[in-house]
Amino acid sequence: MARRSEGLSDRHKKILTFLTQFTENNGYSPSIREIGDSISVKSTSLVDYYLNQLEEMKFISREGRVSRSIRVLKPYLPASAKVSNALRQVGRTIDDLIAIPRLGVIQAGQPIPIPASDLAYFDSESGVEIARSLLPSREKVSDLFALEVQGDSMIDASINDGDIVILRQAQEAANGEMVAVWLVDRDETTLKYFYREKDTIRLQPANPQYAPIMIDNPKALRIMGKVVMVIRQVPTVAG
Amino acid sequence: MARRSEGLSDRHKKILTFLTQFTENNGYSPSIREIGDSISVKSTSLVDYYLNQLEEMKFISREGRVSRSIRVLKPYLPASAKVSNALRQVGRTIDDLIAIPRLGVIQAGQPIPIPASDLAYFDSESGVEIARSLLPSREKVSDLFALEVQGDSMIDASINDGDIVILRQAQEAANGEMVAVWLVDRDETTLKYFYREKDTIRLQPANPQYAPIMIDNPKALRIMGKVVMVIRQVPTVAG
DNA sequence: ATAATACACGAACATGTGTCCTATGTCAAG
DNA sequence: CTTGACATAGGACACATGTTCGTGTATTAT
Repeated sequence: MARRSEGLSDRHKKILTFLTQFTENNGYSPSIREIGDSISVKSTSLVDYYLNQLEEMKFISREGRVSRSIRVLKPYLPASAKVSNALRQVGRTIDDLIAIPRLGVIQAGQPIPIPASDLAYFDSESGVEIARSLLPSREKVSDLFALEVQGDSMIDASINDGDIVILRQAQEAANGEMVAVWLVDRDETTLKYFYREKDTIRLQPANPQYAPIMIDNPKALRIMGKVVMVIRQVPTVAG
Repeated sequence: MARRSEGLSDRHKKILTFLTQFTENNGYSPSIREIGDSISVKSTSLVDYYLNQLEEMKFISREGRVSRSIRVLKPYLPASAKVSNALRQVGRTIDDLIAIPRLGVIQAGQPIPIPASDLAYFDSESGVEIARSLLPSREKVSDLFALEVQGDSMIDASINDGDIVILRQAQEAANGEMVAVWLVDRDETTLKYFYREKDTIRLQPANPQYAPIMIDNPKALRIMGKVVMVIRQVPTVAG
């Protein structure tokens, strides 16, 4: 079985499918051995081997030494399941429009300051409205807010200048998640990928032209929220 | 501490709050000992004791002997979060909701067929709803429809697999616009940049890995619509 | 052909983790 | 005061679970 350096092998897909479904069905992730069973592999090390690859490819993330801590970042389902999934998503009760407070502009490149006090105040006129049916059902509406992106530091994550990002308030984040963070010393807010390393926190832009920001002191940084949705208006020529 | 036969004690609430937040932040549930730490209790048995009560009261459920298998059935959050939740709920204006028919899936990579008849039929239940405030005011609502993107041929245009694109019906397009086109011979629909050249029409993917499609006969191609908006849900770990 | 790499197995290991037993303290009711 | 239900602590125990190492075998590159 030759394997490619790029793309998912058959095993990768099987594991990812199993992870997606198991997690969805049980609310917690399977253990290494349960994953092994699902693909008829006795060796736990082999499963670990594939899991590391999937993590490297950003399909999952896990917390070292913590059992059942696998998170599926990019759900993978067989085509059949995908369709029914989409249908379920769409078919969900469309009854509810959600106003998400739009707090202002966030710089994805060079960070710019956003007064923290803004978070406290909510002006309904400057809100972004979206249908609840568009959001994952688990999202608690109260914790959502919107920002307009300025800068191009996240283009590799398909987030462009001018896009509107919907975020969920959060104080913590898992590795690899896209977050808006407030840099206390600089009094600036910026949009980056979040990575916690040994003693430091790395804020990684998705554009190789930008260098990551390293934070030694955890107090110097406050996570404002995680990105849950991106909305972009595409300009067209016609009126 | 006083005992209760009914209702949640202070400890119950603390545990439930911790469970709710931990699960949301991490995507997996805490261990018995982590729960103990959160309420400054050293004894695992005591945590187990409370967990059993919470399970009996249907606030959580767990899988026997499976680590980190606690599921929060009734999320419990501190009063502060609850209040702001209620406020937002009240403050939102539900006046202008637009239902956009969602016709199906469009392949941005290898095109797949979408029966043309689908375009005729409009099932309001399978729609995507968007607040009018998000759309350019000139858009005529009746001309809009939505598709889910499959494939990665448009990644350089920041459109990814799984994104939802909102299109406006159109029969023509200007050079450089992103359009959904129906390839008559193949009976396939696909998402591409549109370029009219001397005698041919070039359908250009935004991913250099894909080759453009050249169309000699203008009749072999029908423009279905132009992309006016892109919506993407970003997966996060939290459940 | 040979080396390097990717894939695979199994077992050993440390420790994470749920379960359960015993003991002690507290307080209201009998 | 005694009793008993509840609350709390500590810890032993079994086993679930992630990690790592040694070994072997294909496949690919040189």
